[in-house]
Amino acid sequence: MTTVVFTEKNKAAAQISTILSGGSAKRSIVDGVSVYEFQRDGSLWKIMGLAGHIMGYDYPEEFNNWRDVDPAVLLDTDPVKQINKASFGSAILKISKGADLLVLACDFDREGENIGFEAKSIAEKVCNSTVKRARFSSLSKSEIEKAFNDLVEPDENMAMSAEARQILDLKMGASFTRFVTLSVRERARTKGVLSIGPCQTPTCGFVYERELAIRKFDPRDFWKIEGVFTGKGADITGVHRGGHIYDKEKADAIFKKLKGCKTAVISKKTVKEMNTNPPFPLNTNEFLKRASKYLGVSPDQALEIAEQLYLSGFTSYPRTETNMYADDMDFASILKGFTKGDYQDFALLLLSQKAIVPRNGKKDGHDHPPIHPIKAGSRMEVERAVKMPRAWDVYDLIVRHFIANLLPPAIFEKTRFEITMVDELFDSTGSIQNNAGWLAVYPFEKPQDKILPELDLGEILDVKKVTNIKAQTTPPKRLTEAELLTLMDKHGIGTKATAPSHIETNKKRGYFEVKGKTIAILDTGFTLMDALNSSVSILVKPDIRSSIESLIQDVEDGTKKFELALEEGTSLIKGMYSQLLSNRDLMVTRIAGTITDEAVETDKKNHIGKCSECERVLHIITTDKGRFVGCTGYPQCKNTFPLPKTGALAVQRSRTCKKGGAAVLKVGSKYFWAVGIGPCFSCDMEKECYPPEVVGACPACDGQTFLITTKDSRFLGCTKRCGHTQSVPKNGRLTITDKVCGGCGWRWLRVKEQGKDAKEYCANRKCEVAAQMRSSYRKK
DNA sequence: GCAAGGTC
Repeated sequence: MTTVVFTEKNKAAAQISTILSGGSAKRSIVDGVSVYEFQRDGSLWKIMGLAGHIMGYDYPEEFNNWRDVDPAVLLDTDPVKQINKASFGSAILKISKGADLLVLACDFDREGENIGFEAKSIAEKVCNSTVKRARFSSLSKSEIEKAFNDLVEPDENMAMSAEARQILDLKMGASFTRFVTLSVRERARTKGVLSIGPCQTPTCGFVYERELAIRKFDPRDFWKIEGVFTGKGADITGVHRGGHIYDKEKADAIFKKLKGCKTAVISKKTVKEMNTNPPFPLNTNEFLKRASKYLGVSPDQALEIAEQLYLSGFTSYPRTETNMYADDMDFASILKGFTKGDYQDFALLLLSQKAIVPRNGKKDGHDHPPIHPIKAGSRMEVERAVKMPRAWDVYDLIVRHFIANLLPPAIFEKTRFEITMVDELFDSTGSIQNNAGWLAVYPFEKPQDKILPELDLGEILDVKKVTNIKAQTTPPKRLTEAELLTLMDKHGIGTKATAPSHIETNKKRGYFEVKGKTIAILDTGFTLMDALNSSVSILVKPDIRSSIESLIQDVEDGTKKFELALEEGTSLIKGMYSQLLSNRDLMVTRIAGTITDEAVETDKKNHIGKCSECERVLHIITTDKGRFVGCTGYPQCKNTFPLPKTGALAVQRSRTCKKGGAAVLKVGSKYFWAVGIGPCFSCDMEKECYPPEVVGACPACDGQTFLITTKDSRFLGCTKRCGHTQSVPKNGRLTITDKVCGGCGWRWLRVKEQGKDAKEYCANRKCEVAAQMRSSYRKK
């Protein structure tokens, strides 16, 4: 009798083999895939680990040419499932031949069930055996043995629900992406793909919604009354209990009443001890959020580093929903590794305790334990094993979080004074950390102590100052990556393993970018979301994911047939598609416009600036007949300006025309030209715009020395034309710096020749400092 | 060249 077992990954196969064989399993390689073999209960067992999905859906070959196939056709075409990891396919065939029992032992979730069925569908080509399912939530000995002693039936509904998701995701993604991309390409020159998907689009939608809120925000004035009081020689600031007062008259009335008042009294005093609990153990989502918030490491990068740390044996498996430890978790043996080095004080403290108790969360994904260190490593060891920037920081975060979770709460003493002035109340609060607890090992969250003076109830205070401050409400802030991950998690967008990839997709498509820790939407992303929002608003919201999710949940529950769910899902997508189709023109015009504008703006050589007649962009257009400045809004916008016929044009970014020209261009090396106005030398404001570049007082008269640039030379001359001249270096770019020479009071020159370091020295050749500097450069 | 989901 032969039993063949499939697990989701090699690690599980190895672990399960060890448990079921009592350590006697032998590993062999079949087509590059590890297989563990052993005898058990008089039967031969072969256990093979897959690599997640080994099959995937795609459209048949003849649908691959975007231009030949109407995207709508994809909605009526069924994609086909194919093996996309060939070595696994052939290995399954080899080991399954003649098997008497197949056991699917992938992760106990929807995708796991589906992955098991992928292996089953391949194996069944060469054997006709019973198929069973082993269900376990952890790789512990007791659970694995129990699962293999109580094999159950595979859950076809569960597997098929994942199947439905794959098909619907692909149908929607492929048809919408092709439709939008091809439509926009009719009007804008771009090679880029404008993708749409049930996870990536709502992810961008969150960023878009926040951007809308920021743009729509209308600031409101408010007034805030504050008092500064003195008691026992110390100052104490109180804020009027009215907080933000939006009514100016009301604020003025209170302020007027308090004016001239000399004393106030402490009318209430409370001192409370407050605990701040340590954080829950890290699941993937929480880990990614904290890596972004504390370290500024992107979720994508953080997951990759955690993966490498895991493969190097430093930390546990990084993809888990669970934020609570199992009862038999052995904290002590992990902590023993940390009794030397950076964390030794904390490790020793915990090991000296009778019991080590984590502060557990409530999420149990029945998958893997929370992310925690497996072995201790020094910075050098970690960096040698994981060659990625910030690897150590990520490891340090995981270790500190692990230890923090086991330490006692931080204790604060929070003091609150109520101060009464006439009959108006002010509040003042402060807190002092009495016991750092877990915060001692967790420098990422450092609460600030605010110490209040020791005052008693009934104490009379002198009023030092009362202010009525006008302020304005501030717009909402841009989302951080950590906040975006929270939103995605809350709305069920993506999974623990895929959330970072949806963020990456949006970055790659040029929909948004990350600036520091916050996410800024880009024009393409905003216009696309805006267009979708006004035609198929469900796409921009998390609803699209949840409506597909509820369909496939019904399949999993057995309340809806797979075929019916596909049909309903497809018609849902078709409905959205036709809405998109009916808004095509508007959508295309707007997106194509934005893409053109963006392309023009990044074409620095020809980009002039914003159009004065419309919302679009001016740029230099060169045709075989000549050149001129035109607008991207053409033909609706006919705003144009002439340009000189000859001479190389260079847009002067730092110069603006005082007469209101659209931009200033340098023509050849000869003269300047203001777009819309004409050559600067014919302008009556030329002297103001191009004042002489003075370097210092003329040594021969009371004039000033300035830089004179002609067609073929440059030198220093006098503003009073007294005849005094000096030479300047012939080669290189010359700038007059702000630096003033200590020797003669002239300005310093900066000379930068191509391929050489810039030199800086005093402009005055007769100055001693300059002579010294020049000779020192020569020596070099 | 399109999606999202596993894992390496």
